Amino acid sequence: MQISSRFTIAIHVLTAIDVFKDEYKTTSDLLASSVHTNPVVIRRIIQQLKAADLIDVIRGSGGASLKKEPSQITLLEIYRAVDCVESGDLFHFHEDPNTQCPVGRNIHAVLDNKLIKMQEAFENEMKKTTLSDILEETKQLIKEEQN
Amino acid sequence: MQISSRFTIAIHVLTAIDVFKDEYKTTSDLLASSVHTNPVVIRRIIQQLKAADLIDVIRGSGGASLKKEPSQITLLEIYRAVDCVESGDLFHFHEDPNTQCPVGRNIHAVLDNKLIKMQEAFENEMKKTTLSDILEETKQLIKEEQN
DNA sequence: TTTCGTTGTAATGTCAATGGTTACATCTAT
DNA sequence: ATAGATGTAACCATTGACATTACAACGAAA
Repeated sequence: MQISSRFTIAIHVLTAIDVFKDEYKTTSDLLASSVHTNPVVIRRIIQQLKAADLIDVIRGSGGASLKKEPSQITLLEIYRAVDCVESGDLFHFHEDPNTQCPVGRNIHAVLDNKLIKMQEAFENEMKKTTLSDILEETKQLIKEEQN
Repeated sequence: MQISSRFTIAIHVLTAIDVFKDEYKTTSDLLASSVHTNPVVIRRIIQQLKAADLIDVIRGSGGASLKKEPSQITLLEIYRAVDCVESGDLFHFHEDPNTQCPVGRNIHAVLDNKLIKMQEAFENEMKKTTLSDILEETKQLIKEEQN
């Protein structure tokens, strides 16, 4: 299984919101066209980003804008916002191993620590990159295109 | 989405194979009972572990055994063996962003490096734990139960 | 105050993966 | 031969992802 594309779409959307902020009204239609998907898919994701307090969305007249400094938005926050992993647990532990069995009744205790560590390593790496890193590089590439 | 329980089941199975090696013939029935699932589910997983050269499975008379030293089997190898993530990519990138859009045509290049790093952080952490770590701790817990 | 463009959200559909189950051919040791 | 295994195909139910249609609610501007 892979981590849902909601995550990369959310990053794309936040990037586009910032890059286009002075040029266009960043509606779900515009964003959907950039991502190349359906506007409703975008609206669902911007609702999640709004619930996580990362953006404002203007009902009625339309458009979205960042609510925090890009340097204060880590990829981990975005990942958590779009809820790619149920209950926050990256690993799916098989339910109720046999407690009659010495291995069955102890494996959970042994594995839990390790699984948590792996998940933390992953999430810590996500903390290291912020939206402003993405924005800088993206804007740079766009600038280079113009030569 | 969560990483398939095949992963934790595989660890459980390998642990049980070693713990019970002198006591029982570790058939798919026995292992299924320890994991508390269907024997066919176990057989599918032991086939994957066999294909990855981690175990031998004896056709006919039955039973499985480790093919490598537990200290030489990392959780990463087990994870790869059971193929929880298609094509090895942990993240699902939304296909074909709009190339008419400056963000759409550049976001992939910007994100790819970051995603790879996050995946590597995760996989490196998996390399740090071996089956022998799991075995030691499990055997210790079993021993403690007997007091 | 009506109209228009937009958001918010429910309902529905398709697809793929997971995990469970039955069934059975095949193998091997006794 | 037979008994106990494995290897594997077939099928099913459930779930989540993503796409899509439809429409109510909203807000600004004509």
